[in-house]
Parts: sequence; structure tokens; C-alpha cells
Amino acid sequence: MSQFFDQVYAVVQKIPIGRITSYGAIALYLGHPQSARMVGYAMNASHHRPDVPAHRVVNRNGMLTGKHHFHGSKLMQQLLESEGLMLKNDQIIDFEDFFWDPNTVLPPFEI
DNA sequence: ATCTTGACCTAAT
DNA sequence: CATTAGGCCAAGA
Repeated sequence: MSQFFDQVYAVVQKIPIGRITSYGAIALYLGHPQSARMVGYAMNASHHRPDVPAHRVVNRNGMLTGKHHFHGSKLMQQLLESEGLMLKNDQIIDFEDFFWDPNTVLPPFEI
């Protein structure tokens, strides 16, 4: 089951193209407000899952803290830029404008 | 089995 | 302002 990881992947897959969200927002949505680290860990373990757009998940400041875990260190930035986002110094410009919050967009999470 | 290390976040100092 | 401390819990050594 590994519920939590799968739930994380399910949410990440719903992030629209060109939008991004944060680890903490996902953790909060799933009812684990203090388990943001686990969301990041789930991403680390999502390499063998092809349909999980891990590049659309950044930390709450819009910084690409996980870029080193991609195949190339530029890959994450390139993927985001190809979706229309602008980046500077590993940080998303106008992060708040592109932020996609599952807590306000998706229906309340239910077990 | 224990110890360490994290794609994090918040609250307190 | 910046820095620390604590909580979270899955893997690897």
C-alpha cells in the first residue's frame, strides 16, 4: 500500500502543466502538516514512476532545492522553462502567481 | 538492531 | 533581521 507515497503521487499528477506547488502544501492536503519532508522523500523515490512530474514540486519559497536529484542538474529548470515558467538563480519568478494549491483547488482529501 | 541522513516547514530564540 | 530546534518517517550503511 505505502499509502502516503501513493497519495503524494496522485496529487502531483494533478498539477496542471505550467503550474507548481510546494511539498508542504501537499503534506497539508493529505492531512500531515508536519510531514513535508516525507513528500520530498516520496519525490526521491518517484524515479521509477514515469508519470510523476516531480519538477513541478518545489519548496515553499519557489526554490529548486531538488534539482540535483534529477538526471542532470539543469534538467529540472529546463522542464519548468519549457512549460512557460521563468527562473532565476534556481528560483521561480512570480512563484505566487503560478502556485497551485491542492487545498483550495481540489476537493477535500478523503481516506 | 541502531545510527545517520535527508527534494521540508514552523515556531521560538 | 539570522539562526536553532524540533517534528516527521523512509532508506542506506
